[in-house]
Amino acid sequence: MAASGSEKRATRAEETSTREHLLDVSLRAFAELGYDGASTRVIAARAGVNQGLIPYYFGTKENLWREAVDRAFAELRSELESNLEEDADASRRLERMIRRLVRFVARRPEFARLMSEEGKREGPRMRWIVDRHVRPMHAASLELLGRARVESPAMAGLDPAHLYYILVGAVTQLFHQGPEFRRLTGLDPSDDAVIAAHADALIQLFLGGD
Amino acid sequence: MAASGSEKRATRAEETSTREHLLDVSLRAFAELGYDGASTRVIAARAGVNQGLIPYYFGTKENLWREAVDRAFAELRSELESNLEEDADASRRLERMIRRLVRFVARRPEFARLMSEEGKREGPRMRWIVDRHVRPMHAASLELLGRARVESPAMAGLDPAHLYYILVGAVTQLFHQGPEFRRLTGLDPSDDAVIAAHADALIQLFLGGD
DNA sequence: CGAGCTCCTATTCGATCGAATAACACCCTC
DNA sequence: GAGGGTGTTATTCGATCGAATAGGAGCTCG
Repeated sequence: MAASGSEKRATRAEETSTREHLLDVSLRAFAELGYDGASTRVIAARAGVNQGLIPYYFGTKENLWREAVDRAFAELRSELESNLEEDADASRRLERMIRRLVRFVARRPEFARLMSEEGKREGPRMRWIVDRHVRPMHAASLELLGRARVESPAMAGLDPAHLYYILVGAVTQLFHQGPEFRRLTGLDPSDDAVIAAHADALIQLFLGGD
Repeated sequence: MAASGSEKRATRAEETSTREHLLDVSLRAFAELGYDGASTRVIAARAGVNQGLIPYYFGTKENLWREAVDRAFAELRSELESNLEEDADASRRLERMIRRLVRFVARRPEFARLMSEEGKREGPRMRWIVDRHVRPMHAASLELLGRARVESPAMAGLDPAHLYYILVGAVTQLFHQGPEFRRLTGLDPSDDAVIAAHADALIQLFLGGD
């Protein structure tokens, strides 16, 4: 691209590699624009690299998407797995998980956007992401929800399968719809006060005032 | 298109007009595939008409999108406005609204998909849809939520602004992610039993066991 | 019958898509 | 200092995009 050529990105290594940087930019682009809408040219331009580097590093756009999704789920898992301390009761663990989830989705709304982008239609990408990533997390969530449910009066008797979708939707909607929320309310969905208030509201609703 | 030419769509009128049929097909296509992903050729093919009819009837794809969205919101309003009977208390009105919302979203998941498609990114379509359609419904919802909140212990003290996004996400997520839900659970998101169970769970969670 | 509509089709345009290709700049090793 | 990799660029391909265009089919009304 014209005007460039000045600095050479310092030979190698250096901060994050071009490849990693492409994965980072790709996730946001796929989430914001959809799989088809995120052209390799736009991704390359946002990353400040040449479009030809995408076939070079990833072969196909499909492979780029898969690697970006793998990275995103790895980040989510590392965010949540510190919740595995079994010392506390299920309610406390669910409360901690909700707080972590809210913070994660607020920090990386592209994650929720990508999941909704792919989960809303049949197709090989939906099946891949569900079988590879969603199902294990779903199973773990059902187990936690099932145990927290018997402790909390607010959730007593509710089907964990429905509770799962209710909770995920309740946690993510505000941040998924960040631009809409900002225009509608004038508030900033990445503001710490908004994030904390949302987590507090969710915890009171799902776990009552205990 | 070859093979056709046999029946002529009975000159005029007849069932729904081509124009109305295009609006119907368009809403689903835009919701499922996104604005860019839903090409006018795909829309025309699904509607069984020639692609040239879209510029003919609507001028631009943008206009087609706007008319389809207007129609969708008109349908939602007509679904909900029979909830205006002021006789009952706010809790009962909220309960009825939740049931209607769940049924509507289950029947027309494309509505929730289109809203999330457009609400997740800045742009003229997001601003148009928020200013024209979302803001009035948001204001009415806040008013109802604010009044139901003082009657229900489950929602007491919760900020209506957060409650709104929590409720919308909790209502829509399962149906918005219909294909994912089906693959994950083996259940059918359009099954009446699933729909009723989801509404029951939401009402218990938001309105307690009263 | 024929002029003038409305509804619709076939074809075409420039732009943009993902991917393949050839060549180039720089590094490391011998 | 010659050779081979690796990271990168510019160019190109066929396909598909939204929209414009020209014209045809069938109706109505004179």
